[in-house]
Amino acid sequence: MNEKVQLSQLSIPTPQDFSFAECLKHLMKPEQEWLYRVIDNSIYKLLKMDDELILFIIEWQPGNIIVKFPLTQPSTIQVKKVTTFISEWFDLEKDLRDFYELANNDPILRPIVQSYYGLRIVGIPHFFEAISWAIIGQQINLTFAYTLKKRLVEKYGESLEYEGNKYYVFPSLEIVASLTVEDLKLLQFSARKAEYIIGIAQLILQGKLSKDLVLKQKTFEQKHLFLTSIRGIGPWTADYVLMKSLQEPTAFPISDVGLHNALKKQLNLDRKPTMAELKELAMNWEGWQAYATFYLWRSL
DNA sequence: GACCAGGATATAG
DNA sequence: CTATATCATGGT
Repeated sequence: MNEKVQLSQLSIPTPQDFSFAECLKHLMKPEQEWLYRVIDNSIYKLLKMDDELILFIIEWQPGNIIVKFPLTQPSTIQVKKVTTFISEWFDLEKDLRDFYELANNDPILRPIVQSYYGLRIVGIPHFFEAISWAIIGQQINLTFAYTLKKRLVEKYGESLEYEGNKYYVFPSLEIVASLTVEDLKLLQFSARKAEYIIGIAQLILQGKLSKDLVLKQKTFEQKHLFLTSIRGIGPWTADYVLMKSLQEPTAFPISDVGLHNALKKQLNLDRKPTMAELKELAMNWEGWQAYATFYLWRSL
C-alpha cells in the first residue's frame, strides 16, 4: 500500500530563487481559468499523453515540487513528460541571477523584483494552446478573452471529473482543425480569429508548424520571423508565444498594452509611454526583456 | 454612448 | 511604404 503511494509521487528539485507562493498567486489571478485549478496551495492539472488523460497534483515542500497522481499509475514516459511540462511551466531551468543583478540596478525594476522575488515566468508549455490563447487575447480585454477560452475549452476539450470538480484539457488539434468559422462564431469569436486558430491547428497537423520547427531556427530573430510568417501571428503574438511557450528570455512584446500601463504606473505618467521611451527603457533589460515584462505585468 | 481592450490583416493611397 | 477600416463585445 505504501509502496504504491511512493511510486505515484514525483519530486522535482527547484532552484534557489524560486517562489512557489509567487507562482501560485499568478495562477490564482484569473477567475475563469479551466485548464488547471488551485485548491489549498495545490495545483490540479489534467494532461493528455499517449491518448490517456492524466490528472496530477502539484504541491511544494521547500526545495522541491511534489507531484502526485491520484487516479493513475503513470508510466516512466509519462512521468518524464510531466516533469518536462512542470519544468517549462515554471521555467525551472532558468538561472535568474543575472536578471536580478540587472534589475537591482534598474530604478523601475528594482522595487518590483523585490516585491515578487522568486516569481518565474509562468508559461504555457502546450504550444497550440499558447498560440490560441495569444490570438484569443488580441485586442480584447482579458475578461472577455477568458470567457472565449472557457467556451472553447468547455465545448471542445476533453474532461474528467475528480472529487466533484471537472478538469479539462485544451481542445485537440484534430478537433479544432475540423471546425468551421461558424462553429467558433457561435462562441462569439470574431470570424478572423476563428480563421486564424483553425488555420494554425491545420498547419500544425500538416507538420508545417511546431515547437521543434521554431526551436530549429538559429537565432531569436529567425524564430520571430518564422512565427510572424504565419497568418494570425503578428509581432506581439510571436513574442508572447516565444516568452510563454519557448522560455525565450529576450522575447519582448513591446506593443503590449499591459506593459504600457505598468510603465505608466511605475513612472507616474499621465499618459502611456511612447515607443521611443519604451525602447530607451528596454535597453537596460537587454537579455531579460521577457522577465522585465512579466514582472511589470505582475505589478499591475 | 464613446472609447479602449494582452493586435493583425486587408486594402487603399 | 504608411494610413486606415475592420473585427466582436465587455468594461469603464
